[in-house]
Parts: sequence; structure tokens; C-alpha cells
Amino acid sequence: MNDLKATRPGGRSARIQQSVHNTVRNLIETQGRESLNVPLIAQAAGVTPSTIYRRWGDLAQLLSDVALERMQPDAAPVSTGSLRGDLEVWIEGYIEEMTSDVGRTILRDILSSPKIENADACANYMRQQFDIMLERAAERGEEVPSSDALINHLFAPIVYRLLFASSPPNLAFARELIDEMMVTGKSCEPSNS
Amino acid sequence: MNDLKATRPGGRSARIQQSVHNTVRNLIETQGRESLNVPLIAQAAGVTPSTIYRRWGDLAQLLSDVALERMQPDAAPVSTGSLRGDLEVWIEGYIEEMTSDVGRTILRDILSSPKIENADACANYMRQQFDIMLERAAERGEEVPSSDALINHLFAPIVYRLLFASSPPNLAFARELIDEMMVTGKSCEPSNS
DNA sequence: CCCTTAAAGCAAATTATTAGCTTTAATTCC
DNA sequence: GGAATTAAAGCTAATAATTTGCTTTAAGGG
Repeated sequence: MNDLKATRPGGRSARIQQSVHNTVRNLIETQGRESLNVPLIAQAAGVTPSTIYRRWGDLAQLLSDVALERMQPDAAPVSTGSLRGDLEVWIEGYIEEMTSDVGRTILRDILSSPKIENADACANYMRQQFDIMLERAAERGEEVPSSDALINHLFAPIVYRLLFASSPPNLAFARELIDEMMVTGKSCEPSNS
Repeated sequence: MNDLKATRPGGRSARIQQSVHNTVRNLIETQGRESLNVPLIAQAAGVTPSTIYRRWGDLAQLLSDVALERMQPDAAPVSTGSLRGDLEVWIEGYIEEMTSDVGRTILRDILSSPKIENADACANYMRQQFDIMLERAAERGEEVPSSDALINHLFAPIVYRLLFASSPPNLAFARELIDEMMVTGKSCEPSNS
């Protein structure tokens, strides 16, 4: 289910990865993210600190991995019968989840790893969700924008504000972006080839 | 020039802040950002480590401050006689600067502070640049989009890809966004009130 | 089953960070 | 202008985090 490309993924390694990930999530819940450090996590997870340092390198990388796991969709987007409806429901859920301090921290944690892999994986998760909605709409015969258009003009502005704005994006903002989206720029979008 | 809201900004404090900031920039140039740590910076800057810990809290905050300083525009955008031209030149410069590994790291560093202030300040710098271009265009009598529209549909997609895409945005991508921008959605944009 | 080896445990050495106290120098108040 | 005041830096000792070398465990392959 996860990025277990480890050379020896059987049993113990996977067990420890799970244990550490779960421990981090629990500690974030109970103690808050600010107070986390490697020795604390190690003790709570019942492993030795050097295990964490050797597998993840540092706290930032571990938090990034845990945050990425949280961004992985657990289901296909709710189907409402129209692209517009699908987008509204999905974006509503996304904004609800991500405008909290916890949510914004998740995004930052993903980006705080020096490796770009996690950020890229996160973007791909989101794109997949959009693609499902677009494919459904296309099957219904709706005239649909490209997934690039969706990302450029709907998703990117929301993420930009989540990351950079002192006041997070709200539902009204998202709905206006959807409105524009459904009127203009259905296709012929840049694909950054 | 900077966020010197310190209660005692005279002489020494400012000197030390400058010295530390300069040292960080130099060390990033010469040693690379990965190898940086607080004791190293302190020694190179000729201060004691506890000074850095007390003023900045930790390395992430210091790097965030230095990165923010780099994002501060040193001049008004080049004036070309048209909004489109201004945008093209400015975005071209921005992309050239930010698509390098160093550039992308600057953005991430700004976001890696737990305080959102620096990210907000960064967004404001950029908005000011756009506002200058828009005001010029309005004075010339051009029909102009809102700065929100510019941020949502031109700048946000570029930043999104800088942060999340394994392959960074290129000039062609930016030009296509500008093209769309100049044709559709001149006004009535969401302002996230 | 045994052999090989990736990954975990353990402990010592190193390095980073914090905290208490002293000193310096910027600001304030005569 | 010259003390008095105090924010911020320096210094050092204590504490905590990280790295490293070696040992042990257990997964994967003959």
C-alpha cells in the first residue's frame, strides 16, 4: 500500500515502519507536533533511536513520510452525477481538512524534506483524484477541462493560499474558482511538457 | 529595510543580524545548504552559538529568515509599456531564479518555519510587484485583471509546480498561463474575504 | 535447514542545544 | 554629556541529540 521499495520488505522492517509511523501520528494527536523529537518517538515506538536515524535520516524526513501517508486518499471521490458537484464536494472536504493548523502543517511537513519525492507523490495523489472525476464526467458526455486546467486554476490557488496566506482559503473562495472553471478554459491548457 | 521590529534595533543587534545573514548566504554558496548547522554558522559569523539559538530559535527559522530576505524585490518590475510585456519579463526572471535547486530550496525554507509570518511576507512581496504592474497598466488605460486573478491563475500555478512537481515549470508554461490570463477572467475574481 | 546479509539493537563517542551567570553596549533619564 | 537601566551578547557547564562501530536478529535464497 505504501512506498515499500525496501530491499527486504518482509516482516520486521515493515512492522517497524508501521510502528514508528503510528507512533508519530499518535504523538502528534496527544502531545502536539512541536514537542516531537527522535528519542521520544523511538521510545514510544519501542525502537532504538539509531534505527530511526538510519532509516529516515532525520526528524524532518520522518514527519514528511508520515504527512505523505495522510495525504493518500482512502477512497475515490464521492460521485454526485456532475463534475461540478464532484468538485464541490471534494474541494469542500479538502478545505475542511487542510485549513486547520494540523492540515497546513501536513503540507509544510511534506515540503520540508530535502528530497522532492514526497511532494511529487502528494501531487500525484491529488491528480489521480481529479482524473477519476474527469473520467466519470467524460463518460457521462460532459464537456470537461483537462486535469492540468483543474490543477492550475482550481487546486493550485487553494494550495498557494494554504501555504502562504495568513488567512486560509474558505469555501466561498473555492466555489468562485469552480464557477470560473466551469465557464472558461475548458481545454487547451499548458501541460508543462 | 528588514523586519527589524526588535525592541533595541540600534548598532550591535542589527550588525549581528547582518553578519549572521551574510554568513549564511556565503556558506550556502560555498559549502552548500545541506552541510549547514548552527555551530558552523556561529563560528563563521564570529558569534557564539547561543546568540543564534536565542535570536532565531533554531536553524530552520534562521534559514527561513535568510530565504525571505532573498525574496524581497530589490527594484520595481521592469516597465515594458504593456501589462503583458511586464508580466512576461517579470515571470521570466522569476522562473529563471526559482527553477534552480537553490531557488526551490528558498521557497521550501520560507515555508519550513512553524511561524506563518515569513510565508505571508513573501506572498506580500510578490503581490506588491504585481500591484505595481497593474497600477501602471491601469494608468495607461489598459483593461486589467485584479491582482487576485493574477495570483490565482498565473502565479499560484507556477509556485505550485515549483514546490510539488519533479520537473519545474518552464517559460512556455508561464507564457501559456499569461495568454489565458489576458483573454479570460479580467475581473470579478474571488478575493477570499 | 543452513548460509548470507539487510536491518535492528546496544553503547561509547561526538556534536548540538539549553541554561545560568557575567559582560557589553544601546537607550533613557536626569 | 554622564550615570543608570536593560536588552542582548559572551562564556561555560550541564543536558540532550546524533553518529558510529560493533554485535545480534531474522528475512530471503540456496
